[in-house]
Amino acid sequence: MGRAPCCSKVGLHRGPWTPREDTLLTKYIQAHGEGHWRSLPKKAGLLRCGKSCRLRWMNYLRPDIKRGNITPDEDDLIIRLHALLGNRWSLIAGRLPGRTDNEIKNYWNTHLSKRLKSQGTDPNTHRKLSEPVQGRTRSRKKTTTKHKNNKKKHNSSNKRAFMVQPEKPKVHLPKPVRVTSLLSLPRNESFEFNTTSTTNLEGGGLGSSGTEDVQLPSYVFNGDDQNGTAGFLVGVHDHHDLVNGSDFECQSHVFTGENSLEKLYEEYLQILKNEDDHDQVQLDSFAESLLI
DNA sequence: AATTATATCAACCGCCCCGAA
DNA sequence: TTTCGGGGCGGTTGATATAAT
Repeated sequence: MGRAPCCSKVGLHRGPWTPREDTLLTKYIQAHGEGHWRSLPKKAGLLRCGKSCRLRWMNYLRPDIKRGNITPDEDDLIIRLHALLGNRWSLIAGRLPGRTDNEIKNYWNTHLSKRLKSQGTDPNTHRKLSEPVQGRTRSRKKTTTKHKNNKKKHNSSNKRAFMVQPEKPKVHLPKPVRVTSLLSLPRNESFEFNTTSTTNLEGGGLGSSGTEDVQLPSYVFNGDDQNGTAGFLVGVHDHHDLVNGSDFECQSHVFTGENSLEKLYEEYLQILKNEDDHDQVQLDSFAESLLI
């Protein structure tokens, strides 16, 4: 059965957006804000589907989109987050300010996945390809057919399968956290939640996107689980936006300054290492903490 | 220079979640 | 409680760019 399409696509433009359409959409959203995507095209004078408008805005026109190549730091973070979260691109994107889920997804599929394979690592399981895979069900079965009619049903049945594992309670994914609402905040203010605990990637000289100062949030670990290695890992801004704002107690360690990413990675490594020893328990608790 | 193969990524699709009626 | 619709997600496509022959 399925839902009716979001709009009758009759008479609507499709394909690449023209500069004029971009301008119309941008001006409308600047004046009226995001949302009401279905009615937006008509009001904005666009012959586009509402979903198309939303996608264009989210993935291309938003003022906080970070242009330029993915830096090695981001690169590494994506890999590690993918190991924890699987193909939940919006969640991963929520940890990479200025990056979109679509961009990360594309980057994964075109670069990282191949790189991992070339390094002898299964990009789905993040284990060595020679290792038997057991107990990890998050990776989905890849479709091999290119027939559209088949693939969609096939995919959709798999799509949620890894999210609802039989032996585990159902996890409802949170909406991804956009770092800020960009209409209300100028770009430079987007990540000023804690200027002393951010890492300036440019400072690392890692071939970033050029002129933009990109600051990643530092991360806060809650080391109060059994052996103090895993626990929570959330972006600082998430205390306001993701973790219900107020009653989130966790700052047992706050990494600040230039080494925060390195420390973060070390913790990740530790977590991944422990995964082998502790049958995924800590990893899952960590991953689920991101989903709260 | 022309052709073919491969890589990239913006855009689309269909499904699901969740809040409102 | 059920239905409906908006919004969001992940998978995939296809046009374009680039590299290789």
